[in-house]
Amino acid sequence: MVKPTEAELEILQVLWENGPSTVRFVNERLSMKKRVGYTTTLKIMQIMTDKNLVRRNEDGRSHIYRAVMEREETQGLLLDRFLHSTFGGSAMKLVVQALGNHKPSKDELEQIKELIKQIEGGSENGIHS
Amino acid sequence: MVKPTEAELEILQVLWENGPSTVRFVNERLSMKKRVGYTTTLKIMQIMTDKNLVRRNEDGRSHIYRAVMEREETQGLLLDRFLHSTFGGSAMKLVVQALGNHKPSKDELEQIKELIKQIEGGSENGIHS
DNA sequence: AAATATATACGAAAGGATTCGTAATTACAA
DNA sequence: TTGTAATTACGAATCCTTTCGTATATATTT
Repeated sequence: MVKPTEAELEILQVLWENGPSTVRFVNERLSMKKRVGYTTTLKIMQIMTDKNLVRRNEDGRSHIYRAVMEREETQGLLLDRFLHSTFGGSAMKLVVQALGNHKPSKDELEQIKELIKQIEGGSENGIHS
Repeated sequence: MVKPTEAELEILQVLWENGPSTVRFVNERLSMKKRVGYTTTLKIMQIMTDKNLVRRNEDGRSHIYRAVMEREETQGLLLDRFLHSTFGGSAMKLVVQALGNHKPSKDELEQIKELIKQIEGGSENGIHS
Protein backbone atom coordinates (compact mmCIF):
# COMPACT_ATOMS: atom_id res chain seq x y z
CA MET A 1 0.00 0.00 0.00
CA VAL A 2 1.10 3.54 -0.70
CA LYS A 3 1.58 5.75 2.30
CA PRO A 4 -0.94 8.57 2.24
CA THR A 5 0.49 12.04 2.71
CA GLU A 6 -0.83 14.54 5.25
CA ALA A 7 -3.18 16.16 2.76
CA GLU A 8 -4.36 12.79 1.54
CA LEU A 9 -5.08 11.64 5.05
CA GLU A 10 -7.27 14.65 5.67
CA ILE A 11 -9.30 13.75 2.64
CA LEU A 12 -9.55 10.13 3.70
CA GLN A 13 -10.87 11.27 7.08
CA VAL A 14 -13.69 13.09 5.31
CA LEU A 15 -14.53 10.10 3.16
CA TRP A 16 -14.49 7.75 6.13
CA GLU A 17 -16.70 10.08 8.14
CA ASN A 18 -19.23 10.80 5.44
CA GLY A 19 -19.03 8.01 2.94
CA PRO A 20 -18.64 8.50 -0.83
CA SER A 21 -18.52 12.20 -1.65
CA THR A 22 -17.93 14.70 -4.42
CA VAL A 23 -14.88 16.89 -4.62
CA ARG A 24 -17.00 19.88 -3.72
CA PHE A 25 -18.27 18.29 -0.55
CA VAL A 26 -14.81 17.21 0.53
CA ASN A 27 -13.45 20.63 -0.20
CA GLU A 28 -16.18 22.28 1.84
CA ARG A 29 -15.40 20.05 4.78
CA LEU A 30 -11.69 20.76 4.53
CA SER A 31 -12.43 24.46 4.26
CA MET A 32 -13.95 24.38 7.70
CA LYS A 33 -10.51 23.65 9.12
CA LYS A 34 -8.18 25.49 6.75
CA ARG A 35 -8.14 27.60 3.62
CA VAL A 36 -7.84 25.40 0.58
CA GLY A 37 -8.73 25.97 -3.06
CA TYR A 38 -11.16 23.77 -4.91
CA THR A 39 -8.71 22.74 -7.61
CA THR A 40 -6.17 21.88 -4.96
CA THR A 41 -8.52 19.38 -3.40
CA LEU A 42 -9.47 18.12 -6.83
CA LYS A 43 -5.85 17.62 -7.83
CA ILE A 44 -5.01 15.68 -4.72
CA MET A 45 -8.03 13.47 -5.12
CA GLN A 46 -6.98 12.79 -8.69
CA ILE A 47 -3.53 11.83 -7.50
CA MET A 48 -5.11 9.60 -4.87
CA THR A 49 -7.02 7.93 -7.68
CA ASP A 50 -3.76 7.18 -9.46
CA LYS A 51 -2.30 5.81 -6.23
CA ASN A 52 -5.40 3.70 -5.79
CA LEU A 53 -6.16 5.24 -2.41
CA VAL A 54 -9.63 6.16 -3.66
CA ARG A 55 -11.87 5.12 -6.51
CA ARG A 56 -14.45 7.20 -8.28
CA ASN A 57 -17.70 6.74 -10.05
CA GLU A 58 -17.57 8.83 -13.21
CA ASP A 59 -21.17 8.41 -14.26
CA GLY A 60 -22.62 11.82 -13.56
CA ARG A 61 -20.92 15.09 -14.32
CA SER A 62 -19.44 15.29 -10.86
CA HIS A 63 -17.54 12.19 -9.85
CA ILE A 64 -18.20 10.40 -6.62
CA TYR A 65 -15.09 9.37 -4.70
CA ARG A 66 -14.83 6.67 -2.07
CA ALA A 67 -11.95 5.39 0.04
CA VAL A 68 -10.52 2.08 -1.09
CA MET A 69 -9.31 0.90 2.30
CA GLU A 70 -11.22 0.75 5.54
CA ARG A 71 -10.36 3.29 8.15
CA GLU A 72 -9.10 0.73 10.65
CA GLU A 73 -6.97 -1.03 8.08
CA THR A 74 -5.25 2.18 7.09
CA GLN A 75 -4.82 3.28 10.67
CA GLY A 76 -3.27 -0.07 11.49
CA LEU A 77 -0.78 0.24 8.68
CA LEU A 78 0.18 3.78 9.59
CA LEU A 79 0.45 2.80 13.20
CA ASP A 80 2.94 0.10 12.28
CA ARG A 81 5.06 2.58 10.38
CA PHE A 82 4.91 5.14 13.14
CA LEU A 83 5.69 2.53 15.72
CA HIS A 84 8.76 1.52 13.83
CA SER A 85 10.05 4.95 12.92
CA THR A 86 9.43 6.68 16.21
CA PHE A 87 9.33 4.00 18.90
CA GLY A 88 11.72 1.53 17.35
CA GLY A 89 8.91 -0.99 17.10
CA SER A 90 7.99 -1.16 20.77
CA ALA A 91 4.20 -1.05 21.00
CA MET A 92 4.46 -1.02 24.76
CA LYS A 93 6.45 2.17 24.88
CA LEU A 94 3.95 3.81 22.59
CA VAL A 95 1.01 2.71 24.70
CA VAL A 96 2.68 3.88 27.87
CA GLN A 97 3.42 7.28 26.33
CA ALA A 98 -0.11 7.60 25.00
CA LEU A 99 -1.67 6.75 28.34
CA GLY A 100 0.77 8.94 30.17
CA ASN A 101 0.31 12.01 28.02
CA HIS A 102 -3.45 11.83 27.62
CA LYS A 103 -4.86 10.80 30.94
CA PRO A 104 -7.84 8.65 30.02
CA SER A 105 -11.22 9.11 31.67
CA LYS A 106 -12.77 6.55 34.00
CA ASP A 107 -14.84 5.17 31.17
CA GLU A 108 -11.84 4.83 28.96
CA LEU A 109 -9.87 3.10 31.67
CA GLU A 110 -12.67 0.57 32.00
CA GLN A 111 -12.54 0.10 28.28
CA ILE A 112 -8.85 -0.67 28.39
CA LYS A 113 -9.27 -3.04 31.30
CA GLU A 114 -11.93 -4.85 29.34
CA LEU A 115 -9.59 -5.12 26.39
CA ILE A 116 -6.85 -6.51 28.58
CA LYS A 117 -9.17 -9.14 29.97
CA GLN A 118 -10.02 -10.15 26.45
CA ILE A 119 -6.39 -10.48 25.52
CA GLU A 120 -5.58 -12.45 28.68
CA GLY A 121 -8.49 -14.78 28.22
CA GLY A 122 -7.88 -14.96 24.53
CA SER A 123 -6.77 -18.60 24.57
CA GLU A 124 -9.95 -19.77 26.27
CA ASN A 125 -12.36 -18.31 23.77
CA GLY A 126 -13.94 -15.86 26.15
CA ILE A 127 -17.57 -15.34 26.93
CA HIS A 128 -17.88 -12.68 24.29
CA SER A 129 -15.94 -14.17 21.43
CA MET B 1 9.98 22.55 17.74
CA VAL B 2 10.72 21.53 14.21
CA LYS B 3 9.30 18.22 13.09
CA PRO B 4 12.09 15.81 12.28
CA THR B 5 11.82 14.09 8.93
CA GLU B 6 12.08 10.33 8.47
CA ALA B 7 15.80 10.46 7.78
CA GLU B 8 16.37 12.76 10.70
CA LEU B 9 14.47 10.48 13.03
CA GLU B 10 16.67 7.57 12.06
CA ILE B 11 19.69 9.59 13.04
CA LEU B 12 18.12 10.68 16.31
CA GLN B 13 17.45 7.03 17.13
CA VAL B 14 21.16 6.32 16.78
CA LEU B 15 22.12 9.27 18.95
CA TRP B 16 19.61 8.31 21.62
CA GLU B 17 20.78 4.73 21.62
CA ASN B 18 24.47 5.41 21.68
CA GLY B 19 24.92 8.89 23.02
CA PRO B 20 27.03 11.60 21.33
CA SER B 21 28.58 10.25 18.15
CA THR B 22 30.56 11.16 15.09
CA VAL B 23 29.09 11.27 11.61
CA ARG B 24 31.09 8.18 10.74
CA PHE B 25 29.65 6.20 13.60
CA VAL B 26 26.10 7.26 12.82
CA ASN B 27 26.60 6.43 9.18
CA GLU B 28 27.93 3.00 10.01
CA ARG B 29 24.90 2.30 12.16
CA LEU B 30 22.52 3.46 9.46
CA SER B 31 24.39 1.39 6.91
CA MET B 32 23.46 -1.73 8.82
CA LYS B 33 19.85 -1.13 7.90
CA LYS B 34 20.07 0.52 4.48
CA ARG B 35 22.53 1.73 1.90
CA VAL B 36 23.44 5.32 2.56
CA GLY B 37 26.45 7.41 1.56
CA TYR B 38 28.68 9.10 4.10
CA THR B 39 28.12 12.60 2.75
CA THR B 40 24.39 12.03 2.75
CA THR B 41 24.42 11.34 6.46
CA LEU B 42 26.77 14.27 6.99
CA LYS B 43 24.54 16.63 5.06
CA ILE B 44 21.45 15.67 6.99
CA MET B 45 23.26 16.06 10.29
CA GLN B 46 24.38 19.50 9.20
CA ILE B 47 20.82 20.41 8.37
CA MET B 48 19.75 19.08 11.74
CA THR B 49 22.30 21.37 13.31
CA ASP B 50 20.71 24.34 11.55
CA LYS B 51 17.29 23.21 12.72
CA ASN B 52 18.66 22.87 16.22
CA LEU B 53 17.70 19.22 16.42
CA VAL B 54 21.29 18.36 17.30
CA ARG B 55 24.32 20.26 18.54
CA ARG B 56 27.92 19.48 17.84
CA ASN B 57 31.23 19.86 19.54
CA GLU B 58 33.65 21.15 16.94
CA ASP B 59 36.81 20.85 18.98
CA GLY B 60 38.50 17.91 17.37
CA ARG B 61 38.75 17.36 13.65
CA SER B 62 35.67 15.18 13.61
CA HIS B 63 32.68 16.78 15.24
CA ILE B 64 30.70 15.07 17.96
CA TYR B 65 26.95 15.34 17.57
CA ARG B 66 24.35 14.94 20.27
CA ALA B 67 20.56 15.13 20.27
CA VAL B 68 19.14 18.33 21.70
CA MET B 69 15.85 16.89 22.90
CA GLU B 70 15.27 13.85 25.05
CA ARG B 71 13.94 10.80 23.36
CA GLU B 72 10.71 10.77 25.36
CA GLU B 73 10.05 14.44 24.74
CA THR B 74 10.40 14.05 21.00
CA GLN B 75 8.36 10.88 20.96
CA GLY B 76 5.62 12.63 22.89
CA LEU B 77 5.50 15.46 20.40
CA LEU B 78 5.42 13.16 17.41
CA LEU B 79 2.82 11.02 19.10
CA ASP B 80 0.57 14.04 19.45
CA ARG B 81 0.88 14.86 15.78
CA PHE B 82 0.28 11.30 14.71
CA LEU B 83 -2.65 11.00 17.05
CA HIS B 84 -4.23 14.03 15.51
CA SER B 85 -3.53 13.29 11.86
CA THR B 86 -4.35 9.60 11.88
CA PHE B 87 -6.69 8.97 14.78
CA GLY B 88 -8.46 12.31 14.89
CA GLY B 89 -7.01 12.93 18.33
CA SER B 90 -8.46 9.91 20.09
CA ALA B 91 -5.73 8.39 22.23
CA MET B 92 -8.05 5.56 23.16
CA LYS B 93 -8.53 4.40 19.60
CA LEU B 94 -4.80 4.43 19.12
CA VAL B 95 -4.18 2.41 22.25
CA VAL B 96 -6.85 -0.10 21.34
CA GLN B 97 -5.37 -0.51 17.86
CA ALA B 98 -1.86 -0.86 19.22
CA LEU B 99 -2.87 -3.47 21.77
CA GLY B 100 -5.00 -5.26 19.23
CA ASN B 101 -2.37 -5.44 16.52
CA HIS B 102 0.60 -6.29 18.70
CA LYS B 103 -0.55 -8.75 21.30
CA PRO B 104 1.48 -7.86 24.36
CA SER B 105 3.24 -10.49 26.43
CA LYS B 106 2.20 -11.38 29.98
CA ASP B 107 4.91 -9.15 31.36
CA GLU B 108 3.82 -6.27 29.25
CA LEU B 109 0.22 -6.73 30.28
CA GLU B 110 1.30 -6.53 33.89
CA GLN B 111 3.14 -3.36 33.06
CA ILE B 112 0.03 -1.78 31.59
CA LYS B 113 -2.08 -2.86 34.54
CA GLU B 114 0.43 -1.26 36.84
CA LEU B 115 0.25 1.93 34.83
CA ILE B 116 -3.53 1.92 35.00
CA LYS B 117 -3.43 1.52 38.75
CA GLN B 118 -1.13 4.49 38.95
CA ILE B 119 -3.45 6.60 36.88
CA GLU B 120 -6.49 5.53 38.87
CA GLY B 121 -4.84 6.15 42.19
CA GLY B 122 -3.25 9.34 40.99
CA SER B 123 -6.25 11.60 41.53
CA GLU B 124 -7.29 10.76 45.09
CA ASN B 125 -9.01 14.08 45.48
CA GLY B 126 -12.35 14.12 43.77
CA ILE B 127 -13.64 11.11 42.01
CA HIS B 128 -15.79 13.49 40.00
CA SER B 129 -13.37 16.35 39.60
C1' DA C 1 -28.73 29.57 -29.10
C1' DA C 2 -26.03 32.29 -25.95
C1' DA C 3 -24.56 33.21 -21.50
C1' DT C 4 -23.47 31.50 -17.15
C1' DA C 5 -22.16 28.30 -13.71
C1' DT C 6 -19.80 24.25 -12.43
C1' DA C 7 -16.96 20.23 -13.33
C1' DT C 8 -12.69 17.89 -14.67
C1' DA C 9 -7.97 17.90 -16.94
C1' DC C 10 -3.51 19.51 -17.37
C1' DG C 11 0.66 21.58 -16.39
C1' DA C 12 3.72 24.19 -13.93
C1' DA C 13 5.63 26.64 -9.95
C1' DA C 14 7.25 26.60 -5.23
C1' DG C 15 9.05 24.44 -1.32
C1' DG C 16 11.12 20.62 1.19
C1' DA C 17 13.62 16.17 1.64
C1' DT C 18 17.11 13.30 0.06
C1' DT C 19 21.15 12.08 -2.28
C1' DC C 20 25.68 12.60 -3.72
C1' DG C 21 29.75 14.63 -6.38
C1' DT C 22 33.42 17.65 -5.73
C1' DA C 23 36.15 21.10 -3.37
C1' DA C 24 38.44 22.62 0.62
C1' DT C 25 40.46 21.58 5.03
C1' DT C 26 42.92 19.11 8.48
C1' DA C 27 45.74 15.51 10.50
C1' DC C 28 49.17 12.31 10.20
C1' DA C 29 52.79 9.48 8.17
C1' DA C 30 56.69 8.74 5.18
C1' DT D 1 57.89 18.81 3.32
C1' DT D 2 55.11 16.02 0.58
C1' DG D 3 51.63 12.73 0.02
C1' DT D 4 47.71 10.19 1.72
C1' DA D 5 43.62 9.56 4.22
C1' DA D 6 39.74 11.32 6.54
C1' DT D 7 36.77 15.13 7.53
C1' DT D 8 33.73 19.06 6.71
C1' DA D 9 31.61 22.48 3.39
C1' DC D 10 29.11 23.55 -0.53
C1' DG D 11 26.09 23.21 -4.23
C1' DA D 12 23.39 20.92 -7.46
C1' DA D 13 20.19 17.20 -9.14
C1' DT D 14 16.23 14.62 -8.25
C1' DC D 15 12.06 13.46 -6.35
C1' DC D 16 7.78 14.31 -3.86
C1' DT D 17 4.07 17.23 -2.01
C1' DT D 18 1.22 21.00 -2.26
C1' DT D 19 -0.91 24.70 -4.52
C1' DC D 20 -3.19 26.95 -8.07
C1' DG D 21 -3.90 29.16 -12.83
C1' DT D 22 -5.82 28.15 -17.08
C1' DA D 23 -8.05 25.33 -20.51
C1' DT D 24 -11.65 22.41 -21.67
C1' DA D 25 -16.02 20.06 -21.14
C1' DT D 26 -20.68 19.77 -19.52
C1' DA D 27 -24.87 21.23 -17.76
C1' DT D 28 -28.38 24.84 -16.74
C1' DT D 29 -30.79 29.03 -17.38
C1' DT D 30 -32.63 32.74 -19.96
